[in-house]
Amino acid sequence: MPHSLFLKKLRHGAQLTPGDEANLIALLRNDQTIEARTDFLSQGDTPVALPVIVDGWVLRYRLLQNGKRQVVNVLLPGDLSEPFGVLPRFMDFTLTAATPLRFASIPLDALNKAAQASSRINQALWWDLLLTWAIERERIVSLGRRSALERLAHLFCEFHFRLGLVGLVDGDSYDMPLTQSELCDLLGLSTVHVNRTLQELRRLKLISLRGRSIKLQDPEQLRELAHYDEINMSVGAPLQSIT
Amino acid sequence: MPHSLFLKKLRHGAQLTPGDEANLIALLRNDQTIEARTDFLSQGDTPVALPVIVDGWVLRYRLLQNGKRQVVNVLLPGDLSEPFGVLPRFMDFTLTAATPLRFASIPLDALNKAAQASSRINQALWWDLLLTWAIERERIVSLGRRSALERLAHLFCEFHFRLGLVGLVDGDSYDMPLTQSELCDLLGLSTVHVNRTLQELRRLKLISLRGRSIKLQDPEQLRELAHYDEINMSVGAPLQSIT
DNA sequence: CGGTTGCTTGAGATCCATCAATAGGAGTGG
DNA sequence: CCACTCCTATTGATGGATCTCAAGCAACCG
Repeated sequence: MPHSLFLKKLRHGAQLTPGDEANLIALLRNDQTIEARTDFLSQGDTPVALPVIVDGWVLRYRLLQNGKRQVVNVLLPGDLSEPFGVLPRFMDFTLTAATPLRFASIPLDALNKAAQASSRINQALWWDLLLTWAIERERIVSLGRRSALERLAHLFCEFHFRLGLVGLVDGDSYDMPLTQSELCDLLGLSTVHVNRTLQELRRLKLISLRGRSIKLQDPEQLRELAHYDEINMSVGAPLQSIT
Repeated sequence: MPHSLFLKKLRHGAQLTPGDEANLIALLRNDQTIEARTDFLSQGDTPVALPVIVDGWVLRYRLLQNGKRQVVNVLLPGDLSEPFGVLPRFMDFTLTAATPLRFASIPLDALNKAAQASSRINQALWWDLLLTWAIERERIVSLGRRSALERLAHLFCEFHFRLGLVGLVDGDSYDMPLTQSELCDLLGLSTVHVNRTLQELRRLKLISLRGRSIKLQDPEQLRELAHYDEINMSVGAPLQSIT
């Protein structure tokens, strides 16, 4: 089941029937593979097929004229890269593979038709959209009002939650392939400061991070430090009850 | 035409017929009026009717446990407060009136049906959603990688563009009712620094700001300073051409 | 008038950026 | 297996952007 993560994620948003799931899978075009550190959708493009991440991590970033880079978003396995809907998404940011990447694609119009045909698919896709949006709003809060230590703590909580949705968390450990330089473009900090702040998190015994593997040693305290509010990320019960 | 601004904005996203516009207007519930500095949708609420701003400015904010506040979004006259769709939006932020406010409401399910019935309405609402989202992503870039001076410049360019969509810009002047304290919660800065940065913008003869009225004295240079990219905000031509 | 709110200014502290250099790993080729 | 080269992580030192604390001023308002 190569695309099970995509479905696994969407199941959190609606009660998909086996038929719904089969219909969704039928829409997926063949996997493509690209190397790490390659852009695959650039600013100015207008994709009519939406990538679905199968394996690997993706960054959505903007390069400013002064050479600075800001990452607005991370796409994890199972994620749909762009919102569904009637409009092709005009790319104002670039998508780049942070790791070796495998992804499938869904034609936008076909996905939209599937949503019209099944209210459950429709709901699941809207749930996905709202969740993605909520995560980005949380990033605004982080960048505006959280310290470097809090930002890093919050980011690791976010990854923990999101990877948990698709079963990629083992205990409180998960694979975190981003380099410190990528973390800094995500958090609006410098590499030097990210490095020192990571050491501080380790010193506080909140995380252990060796190579690509991170473990949240004390998730509860980490969330408290980050002012992390799980319910905001989960979109939660109020939505689950609607059919 | 009390709700003309809402329609005026949506017309940028699709070629609405007179019938479409009449249908949209028919959905609007009576106007409500509330005083400045009052919250009207709070974190945890699940609104089933979506406010449409008729007159006044609204801030979407989150209060952190350490007392700090971050505004993620400003709603201007003509704006729809929440995305349409099948799911009631679970509020993870609070909406507050920055000024005396007049707004109408649209029941979510009725709006969703109207979108299903008219592909033009559907397109216009999706356009509105993508535009709103693009603006918030731009805020991430500002908070992460722009200096205080650039952030303020960019914000004034954003207001200029958005108010221009609904005809509320006169020459390069518009009404800007936010206090410096509200600007600081929007830009992730302190009031003291916002104050000094505003003075710097005035000293550079880029803006003049007296009371609530701001004038962009040199919009071109202001956009350059802000690394402002108009096409990103307008969502632009590629979308206009789809029918 | 006194009280509130918003704007302005000064001085000192702090967080974080920048510059610069070193060290460690992973891959590559000889 | 070594020399070489990237790239990433790390460390030190310095400077700067922005925050915080504190006070004064201006406008508005009952």
